[in-house]
Amino acid sequence: MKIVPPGRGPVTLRDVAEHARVSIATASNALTGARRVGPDSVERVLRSASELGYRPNGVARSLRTGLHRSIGLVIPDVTNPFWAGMVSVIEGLADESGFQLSLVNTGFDAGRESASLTRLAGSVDGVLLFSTNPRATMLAPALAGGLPIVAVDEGFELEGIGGVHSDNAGGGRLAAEHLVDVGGTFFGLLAGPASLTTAAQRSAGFAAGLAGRGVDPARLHRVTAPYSFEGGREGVRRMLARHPEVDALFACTDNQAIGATFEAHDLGRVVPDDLLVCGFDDISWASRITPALTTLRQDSAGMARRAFEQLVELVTHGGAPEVTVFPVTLVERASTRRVTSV
Amino acid sequence: MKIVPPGRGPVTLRDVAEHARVSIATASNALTGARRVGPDSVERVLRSASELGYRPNGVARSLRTGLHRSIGLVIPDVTNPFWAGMVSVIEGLADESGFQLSLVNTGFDAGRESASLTRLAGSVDGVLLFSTNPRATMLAPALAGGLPIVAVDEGFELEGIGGVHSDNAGGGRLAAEHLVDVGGTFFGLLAGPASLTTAAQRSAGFAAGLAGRGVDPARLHRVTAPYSFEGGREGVRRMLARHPEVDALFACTDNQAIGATFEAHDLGRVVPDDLLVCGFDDISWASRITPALTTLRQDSAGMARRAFEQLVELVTHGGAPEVTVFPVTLVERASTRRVTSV
DNA sequence: CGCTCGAAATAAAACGATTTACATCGGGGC
DNA sequence: GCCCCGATGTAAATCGTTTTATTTCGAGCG
Repeated sequence: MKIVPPGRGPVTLRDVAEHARVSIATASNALTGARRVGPDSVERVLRSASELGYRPNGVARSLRTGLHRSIGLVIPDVTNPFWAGMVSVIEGLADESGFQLSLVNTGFDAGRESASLTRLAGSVDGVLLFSTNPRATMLAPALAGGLPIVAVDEGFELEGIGGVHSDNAGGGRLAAEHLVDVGGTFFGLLAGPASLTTAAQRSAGFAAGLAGRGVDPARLHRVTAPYSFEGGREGVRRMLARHPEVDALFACTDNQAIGATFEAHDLGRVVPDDLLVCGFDDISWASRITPALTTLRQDSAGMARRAFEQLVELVTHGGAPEVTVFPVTLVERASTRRVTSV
Repeated sequence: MKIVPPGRGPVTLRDVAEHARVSIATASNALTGARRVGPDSVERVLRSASELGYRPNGVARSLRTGLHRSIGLVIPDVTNPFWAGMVSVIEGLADESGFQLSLVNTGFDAGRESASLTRLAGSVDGVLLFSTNPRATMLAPALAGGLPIVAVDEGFELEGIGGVHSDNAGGGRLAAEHLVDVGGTFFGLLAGPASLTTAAQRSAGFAAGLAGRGVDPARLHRVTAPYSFEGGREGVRRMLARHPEVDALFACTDNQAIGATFEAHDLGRVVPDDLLVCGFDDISWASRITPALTTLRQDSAGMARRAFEQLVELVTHGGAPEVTVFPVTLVERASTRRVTSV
């Protein structure tokens, strides 16, 4: 089996056809199976193709068919383990289905987000959008003109856009109830940026959960911080400076919660004895730090899979956009387990 | 400014040309600047283009020119923060230069690695390869036939391949000298998989460093483990079970080192008092855990930038492959700071 | 005035596949 | 014997751009 044929330059379909002594059309049909072809011809074509080491030129195929077998992945930050995990899952699925993945890292920049959408429009069949700026993105679909988009987490305000997200409000409620149940009395909420729907929903759910347990709203203090480790550190510092009485903290993100835990430790607070901490996401580091972090687990793998399947469906068969909501589950760990149980 | 012209369907160069009352060739030249065009024509073409909302069809352009303005990124595991960081940097550079990024996550699978190379060959201008299976990949370049490849970290055994990597041996040596200097007496080496050059070089450098400080080779014990958190946990468990006298550990990766630190803690060993730990990479978590991890910092951003520039150079101007070696620096933290200094 | 030369514009040929429309051929059905 | 039909094959159009070769036209020069 020769890997590279003697003649240089890429082997084209024409070469295969000539070598098999059939027309280009027949060669194409034999290879793709688009039309019936005589068994002897198909045999000859197949052997010629493998003998010459033919690889179909995807660009030419795309130009003719209008399909790219490629999808775009627009994400705020690959460095964040929660998103990185989803990227990994999606990449695996894409590879299985023969799709290539075009990655765009927006760095939470609204401009890059919508710019990338219009750029991707020309080279991918569809986009998985992890938006962080739903409002700014609003005009992009118009520009993208019919580009299939499936949203993850954010962006459902856009007219007729489907996708997947977690039951953020429900998660916030669970967090509140849990923190009350394990003895929290003054509550701190480390909310994400106001523009993010996930943050807004988790925060609202948290407040609602406290209210449901009969907690005086005056006992809830809120601070806004970025979805990052450093955001958590800095946020909890502000929180405790202003409201030192807070003894139970809910952060909208594990990254924030972990940062908050470390900062609390540096400030001389013992978690969970002086401060109960609950996060959201269940990234792998949540169970590694000490004390291990209580958090709300999102089914990130399931969401990634569903989003991918939804996009493929949209690309191949079209159809109406639909929204799938995934439940979240409370994972109790040491960060909300008071000494009584030690 | 109308975003979408009345007639549906994508606006093509032909439409622009007709609207500007020039030929298609002139329109193309006016837009790309490939040939001189009269000032009045260029004016009309430009205005028509923007008026109609013309977006050049990249696929057609690629077919004609043979360029894709896209590069492939083949990486073992996006979930690993060290690589994720480099992905982030590279994505930023690619975006600046107008390149798209095709991401492939091999999951350390040799088959996927070489398969992805041949698949990418048709749709990208070049590949940044973070190989984990240099030997298995060896045939891929032949298949890929002239696909420009820049290697990162691994893969320099391949004939005539350029790229960037850290001074792994030097880093290993620094680690050894440091561990001796802070009082280590029996040494454990958490090596990576034997097939990885990085692991082999760091390990060899470490052994050489010990020898250079006059340490009896019998005092060095070696264990092989995957480049992951769990690999570190499991590796150090084996290590300490067999050689409980080990009081200084060098892990080839921060991930391993952090896993080892946690496992050591669970086994009742206090870091650094009972066990000195030194890692390699300086991922952001290294400075977050307690005790903060002493490690060898790789200039991952610099390497990413250099690799990208090298690839772009190779793609646009060709040239001979060259290898750039980046120095590593020792970052001393608590995990190798004995109580004396507390 | 004829002839060349250069600038500007254009018609047409790529690029490599898919797909449409048409040719060819043997075999039934009547 | 005639006609139609299904099964194969093939020539050619097509996708949207870049690029090459050709045309046009007026200016400059002998």
